[in-house]
This record gives sequence, structure tokens and C-alpha cells, in this order.
Amino acid sequence: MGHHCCSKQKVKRGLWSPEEDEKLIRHITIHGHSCWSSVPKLAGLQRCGKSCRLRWINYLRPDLKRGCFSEQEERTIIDVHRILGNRWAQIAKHLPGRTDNEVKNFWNSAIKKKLIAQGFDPNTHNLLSRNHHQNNKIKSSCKSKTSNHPNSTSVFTIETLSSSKEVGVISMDIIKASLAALPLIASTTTITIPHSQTSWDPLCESSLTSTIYNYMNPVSIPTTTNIENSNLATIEYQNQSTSNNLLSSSSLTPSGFGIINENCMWDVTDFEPQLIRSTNGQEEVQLVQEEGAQVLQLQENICQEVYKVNHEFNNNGQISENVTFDNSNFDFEFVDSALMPCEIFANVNSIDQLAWDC
DNA sequence: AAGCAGGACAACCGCAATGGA
DNA sequence: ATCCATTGCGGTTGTCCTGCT
Repeated sequence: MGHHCCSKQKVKRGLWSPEEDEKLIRHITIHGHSCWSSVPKLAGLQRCGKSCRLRWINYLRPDLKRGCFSEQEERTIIDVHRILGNRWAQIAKHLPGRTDNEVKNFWNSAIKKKLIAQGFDPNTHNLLSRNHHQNNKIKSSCKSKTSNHPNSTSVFTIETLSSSKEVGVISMDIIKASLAALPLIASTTTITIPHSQTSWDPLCESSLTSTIYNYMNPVSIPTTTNIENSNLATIEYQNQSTSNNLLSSSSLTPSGFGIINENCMWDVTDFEPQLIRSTNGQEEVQLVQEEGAQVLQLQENICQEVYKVNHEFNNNGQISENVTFDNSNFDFEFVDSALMPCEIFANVNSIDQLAWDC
């Protein structure tokens, strides 16, 4: 029995012989493959069109990169898989010369096992368990979490128009490594958000939640948010154990893009924000830790960044001048696809809108 | 040397999407 | 609007190779 598409034909199955390869290459080189179903007949092959197509795409195409995956490619696969899941064709688009089949096989045979060995669930990229990662080898690799941006190989890079320098990088490797080494956060903390803060302040509770999640950090508790001017918001984080020492801060443009401090990592637990009361013109939000909750998704955070871009865009009618998409490595298709399953941004239509409406 | 297990990778299968009639 | 051929994709299976007993 052949495929449903070629059940009437006598088709050969199984591995391709060098002669068959040669026939297919010769045919496609001369005539192309405008219609795969007619290729076998024209090329003199006892195969179905589907099989010819697969053989060409996965093996015979001249632009294929053969050989082992590089470390960079591996990191890219992990980064993109973290966002897109098993969308192999999409992942392969980020790896020139690699096919979806090749990426899929590499994932199943190598990366999956490596992630499990490091204590990560290969499907969700979450830590399998706190005990697991604390007792695992990943512990030693955590030393590398202090490595700075130049060494990062993340697929997420953003450039500014003025400096044309990379200013924003999210590295999943660093996030994962850092998560493994982070201590438990206190069960409750608060974040105050002034009423007057309107340039990037979310308009509704769900957006408020997004903001809080965005800057949640198990080591550095966000204690205050300041709007220094219309173009820059600063969020300060305070160490839970040494409450007087300011650990870090992240600067963000109202668009949401900016330097993402690598000390600022997301917690491995969920926090349920509750709007407590209004006092002295301030909203006080209490974050309550949920027992056994799941790790926050990077996807969600990216969506939140995108939301802020969109939000700012909608408010001002144009995108912030110090952010350019034309000069950036920012992959709109990629983020757009990441955005799709995220339901928390009622106001976000598509990243395409952000790119082309201006 | 033979048998077996596991890994790597090529190929297949079935379903969904797409586009033309 | 519907049907059908074709293409694209992801999951699964089959085959070959290698290392171990």
C-alpha cells in the first residue's frame, strides 16, 4: 500500500539508492519541482511525489548544512523551542541549512536528554523539581550566570537607532542557570504603583498583573517604581535577605524595550497579585505566593513586553523614537507566533501592526 | 564471533492547510 | 460554497550502525 496520494501507482519505499538520488537531482536541477506529483514520472522514479519531495528537502537540497549541530545552533533550538514548542518547521527557519526533520531528530536524540539530565522538563522547560535542580550538576553551571551580554547567544536581540548597539538580551540559558541557584522568596511582598504613573502604567488589573510578573524576581524584590521622565521608567529591586541593600535595577523605555538586567530573573513560583486598597494616591498590590505553582513562562513575559510596545504605541500614535525595528534583529514573525497562544493581551492585535502602522 | 540494546537518522503516515477548478 | 489535488507539518516507525556482553 502506498500513500493515499499515490495508491494507484507502483511505488518503491524505503531507503533511496544513489541512482535514485541522481535521477531526482538531475531532474530538479534541470526542470525544478513546480509539481511534486509529476516529478516521479518525469524523473523516471518509482516513487511517489511525496517521497521525492521529502528526499529533496531533507537530504538532496544543495543548501543543506550537513554534520553536527554547533553549540550556537543547539542554544538557538532550545531558546526557540522554549517559545514555540514542537513547531519544528518554525524552529528550523532560525537555523539556515537545517531541516525540520533534522532539528526534530536532534531534539529527540540529544537535547531532550541533556535537558532532563540538567533537571529541566524538555516539554515545558521548567525545572522538574526544586530538589532535583539543587542536587544536580546544573548547580555548577550556575557560576556562569554572571556572564554578561557579549557572551550571550540568545535569539532575542534589540538594537537602538541612535547607537546601533545591542542593548537588550534575554538568554534562556542564563535564566535557567540562575533559577537553579536562586533561594526561596518570601511568601508575601508588595509593590506600589503611583496613580500619576500613566506613561506606561497598565490600564486594567490584568495589565497590572503583567507588569508585576514582568519584574518579579526571587532574589530582588521590586520595591519601588519611578518615572524619571517620559522616556524612562526605573524599577528598583531590593534583596529580601538584606533588605537595605539595593541589588539591582532595570531601566526600561516606555515601549518596554531596554536593558534587561540579568540579575532580574523570574521566580519558579506563581504570585497572585491582589489589589488591596488605595492610600495617598497609591495603589497597593499584594503578591501572594501560591503553593506548588508553576514557573512563569518566558513566552508570557515576551508577550508583556510586546504589550507595552503596543500600549505605548496606541497611546501616542507612534512608536518611541529611540526604538527602531528596521535596524534590529527583532524577529516579528517569531514574536508574533509566540504571541498567538497568549490570551492576556486583549489590546494586542499583532506585532505586525506595531511594525507597519508607523 | 554472535547476539542484543540503544542511538542516530532517514523515511513514512496521517492530518491539516492551501489553492485551484 | 464545495470538492479535490497538492503541499506542509509533526509524530512515529524502520533501518542501520556501534558498542557492549
